[in-house]
Formats: sequence, structure tokens, C-alpha cells
Amino acid sequence: MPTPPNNEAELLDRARRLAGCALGRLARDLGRDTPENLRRHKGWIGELLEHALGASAGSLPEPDFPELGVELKTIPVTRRGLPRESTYVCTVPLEAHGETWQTSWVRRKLNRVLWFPVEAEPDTPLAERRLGTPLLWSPDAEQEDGLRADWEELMDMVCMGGLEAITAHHGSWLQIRPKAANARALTAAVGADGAPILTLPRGFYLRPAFTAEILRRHFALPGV
DNA sequence: AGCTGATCATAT
DNA sequence: ATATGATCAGCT
Repeated sequence: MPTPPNNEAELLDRARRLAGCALGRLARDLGRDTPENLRRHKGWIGELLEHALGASAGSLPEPDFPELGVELKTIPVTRRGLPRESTYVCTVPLEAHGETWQTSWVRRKLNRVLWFPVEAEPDTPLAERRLGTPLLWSPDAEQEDGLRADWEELMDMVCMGGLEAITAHHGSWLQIRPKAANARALTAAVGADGAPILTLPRGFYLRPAFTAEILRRHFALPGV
């Protein structure tokens, strides 16, 4: 396991050296096996990159690089560089906290992100998929305003007992969807009448249109 | 074809 | 159970 990077420049330098590398070769270099597919190994690419870059937070509720305040996110992309999936951000707090956007977990996580695009053509064997060019990002004022608006609207509903009325259709850039091992995993929340209920754990996700814009601005793909 | 709701693995 | 890492797969 590499030591954690000492600063952002070192992190970005390490990341850039991995651009173009096939997942199978990176795994072999790190002494890891490459699974046939991701069906039973959904977090494999993210964990591989954590290992390769010296991330240290493990499964703690911290950014991947705590000393730098940087979160690592892999992002599956088409050959045109467009995201194939939404991006998980964090769990939704379902019991009222009096939390504000400024202190929110979403904002802390998204304040500084190292995006790592990864080829994700279903026809390409996992081992042959290549890493793209990484990008160190912070939300600009417009992006943060939009995220804050979504977060406040969604969290108002959660705190007012409207959780069960929230679907993935809510939110322009940030949405709330289930985030659970399965449909039997339940957690405490506030029900419609303000009474405690048990419900499916939820997570905040960034819509693909939002991450597409992040990638587009930096790679300026012509004709896409 | 894209999106929403559901699910898989691991560590603590 | 809750945190981490996400993608799967059925429905519209």
C-alpha cells in the first residue's frame, strides 16, 4: 500500500500517471485479482484506485484523503466520455439534525473531488478497460447553488415527515434513492405524521447530467 | 435507451 | 446496522 500523498499536486501527479492504464494491468501490479465482471464486485474499481493512490480512510465516514480533504470518485463512462451511471455521494440523514447546507455531509464530500473516468463499455472485458484522465474539481458558484437548492428542498421533505413521498424524480442535480443491502434492511426515520418509522436507507446521488457537465468542461469533447 | 428502485461486497 | 465502494436490471 503506497503512503498517502502529501499534497494535492502529488495526488494529481500519481493519478495522471495511471491515465491510459488497463484495469487488469493495474490490478496485477498491485497483486490483486481481476474479477470476470462487476456484478458481484461493484466497488472493485473504486477500491483498486484507492489502493493505487494511497487512500487511507477505509470505510470511515471521511474523505478518501483526510489530510487533503479530497474525495476520490471513479466514474464509468461511455467511449464518448459520458457518464453511464449516477454517482453516489453519501447516506441521507433520516432523523432530524438541524443540519444546514454549510455543515452537510454532501457539501463536505463534494467540496473537493478527484474524478477518475473509467471506460465502461459492457462489451469490453473488465481487465481491458482503461483509466481515463483524472480531474481535480470543486463546485463553482452556480454548481454549488444548484446543489444547495436540491439539498434544502429534499432535506425539508425528510425533516417534515415527507421522506416516503420522495422519489428519484425529485432534485435537479442531486437526487435521493435507496442505498441498502436489500429491501429488508431498515433504518429509523420520521413518518408522515411525525411518528418514528422504519424505512429503507437512502442515499444522495448526483445525476449523470451533472457529472457529464463536469467532464465536458474539462475535456471539451467536440461534437458530443 | 435512460432512469428509478433494488442490490452486491467488505469493513467496523 | 451503518459506513465505505458502486452497478444491476426491470420498467417506462
